[in-house]
Amino acid sequence: MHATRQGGWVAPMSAAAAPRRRGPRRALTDGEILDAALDLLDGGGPDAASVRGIAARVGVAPNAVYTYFPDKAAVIRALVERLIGEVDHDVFADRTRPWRERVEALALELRERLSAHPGAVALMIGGPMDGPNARALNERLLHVLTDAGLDGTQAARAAYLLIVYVFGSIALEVADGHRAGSLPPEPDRVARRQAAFAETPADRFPLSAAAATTMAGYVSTEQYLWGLGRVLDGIAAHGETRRST
Amino acid sequence: MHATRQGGWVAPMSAAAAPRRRGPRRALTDGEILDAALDLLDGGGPDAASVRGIAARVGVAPNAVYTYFPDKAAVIRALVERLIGEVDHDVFADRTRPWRERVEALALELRERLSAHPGAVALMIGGPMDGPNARALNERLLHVLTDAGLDGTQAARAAYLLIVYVFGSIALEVADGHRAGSLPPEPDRVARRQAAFAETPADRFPLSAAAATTMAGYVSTEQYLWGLGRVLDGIAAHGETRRST
DNA sequence: ACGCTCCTTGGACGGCGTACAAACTCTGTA
DNA sequence: TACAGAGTTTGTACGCCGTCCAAGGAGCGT
Repeated sequence: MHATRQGGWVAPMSAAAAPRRRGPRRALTDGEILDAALDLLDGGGPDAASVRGIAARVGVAPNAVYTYFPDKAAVIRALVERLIGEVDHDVFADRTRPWRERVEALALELRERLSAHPGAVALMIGGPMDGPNARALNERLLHVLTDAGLDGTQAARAAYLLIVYVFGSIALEVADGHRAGSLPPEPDRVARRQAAFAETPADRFPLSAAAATTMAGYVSTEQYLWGLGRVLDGIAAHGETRRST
Repeated sequence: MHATRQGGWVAPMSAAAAPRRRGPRRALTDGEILDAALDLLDGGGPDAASVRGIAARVGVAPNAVYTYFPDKAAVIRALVERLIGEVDHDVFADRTRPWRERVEALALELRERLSAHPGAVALMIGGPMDGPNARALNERLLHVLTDAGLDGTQAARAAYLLIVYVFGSIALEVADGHRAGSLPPEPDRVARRQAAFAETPADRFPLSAAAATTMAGYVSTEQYLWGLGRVLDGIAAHGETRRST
């Protein structure tokens, strides 16, 4: 009697619109648990978001959590789902705007949402994102691309490419520590990165050294948009090619 | 007395070309520890690559590992470095071949190496890849791009974009379970994925449903090369644009 | 032959995810 | 109104994990 399945997606266990359950009143809600998990995630990185930590934060025995979610993985999935659900669809739903603007808006919105919770990025790429909100977002992206004139196959491929780019970018940023808060305190993290940049052996890796100083000067959003621009160029060019042949 | 640093990169602790140490002979080498770690990683996913597991596999007490590496993170870093070091540079070092072919060769080679050890992908994006081998690989990529006529700034940006694409693709493939062995046994993983595809609610997400069936039919290498092609198109087009203006 | 250095080990600490059984609280029914 | 049973919460426990400490043993330099 653990969790109901629908389409491969394992939902939390709260009876949907419960008519009133049998036993004693539940002390918590799924949302409160996710709130606690997110707080811990933001405060101390993925490792801090432990079942015991969550339980302690909401003032409950560790095992009580397992009444709300079948296991820790389900908590993580639900949390990821919630974060994806916070993406504002209105920004890129407007079909009168150029499709590139719409995709850029989507990419920026997604990045902004995820950047608020860097620890969550590791959780997202730790498993498939196949919850309802993730599906809805994918659907929106496909809509934009078909609006741009791509057929079903091309839209599918382009959507996957864009997803790879967006999540890959953010994941690498977090991994490289460009984005603060990706890991627990570790106060000298920035210093270590700068040292790594500075001490790149310029004699052995001259191009890397030059590139490092170049990249270090970028506002990372700038590089993000540049890469996105190239990806969109490639998608657009491919459409033109196919149309002209 | 733990580990020597050089340029932000924390190397293993074995004295480089030791003239013969004082105490008793070391029972192991760094390499043997990494071998064991890799075996466990391949066999049981990232969780199986534990310090205790490694120690048991090489027939030694868990603590003995800490004589070779300062902590588990260092073992992981060294392992990632080794895997990156296995990439064959000769394939794309040939300056007579077109630059697109060379980048494609690099991308395919890297993917092949990482696909042999799916569990390692999560480890790579879990921290910065700033070891010597990673730097050398980056240097090679920059060479190819400058050979293609890009200036330093553009080469740096394009290289970062390509790195994002390659690692993002592989990471998402592993996360989605398209690549077997990414996690422990979990025997019905493939079945779950197929179920997720099949049970995509076609009424609520029609485009996603169509895309899912489309993507499911792809050999993933095909999609990988398609996306890479678009990225390269975008990079090439950008160069043309700048050159013509 | 001795002393010192270094490796290795047993044991322990605190933390993790989670299974089990008991205590308790409430609802539906008799 | 009383009771049965469903459902929540908790204490306890198991087997993992990464890592520290103190003790023991092995080998080189003197």
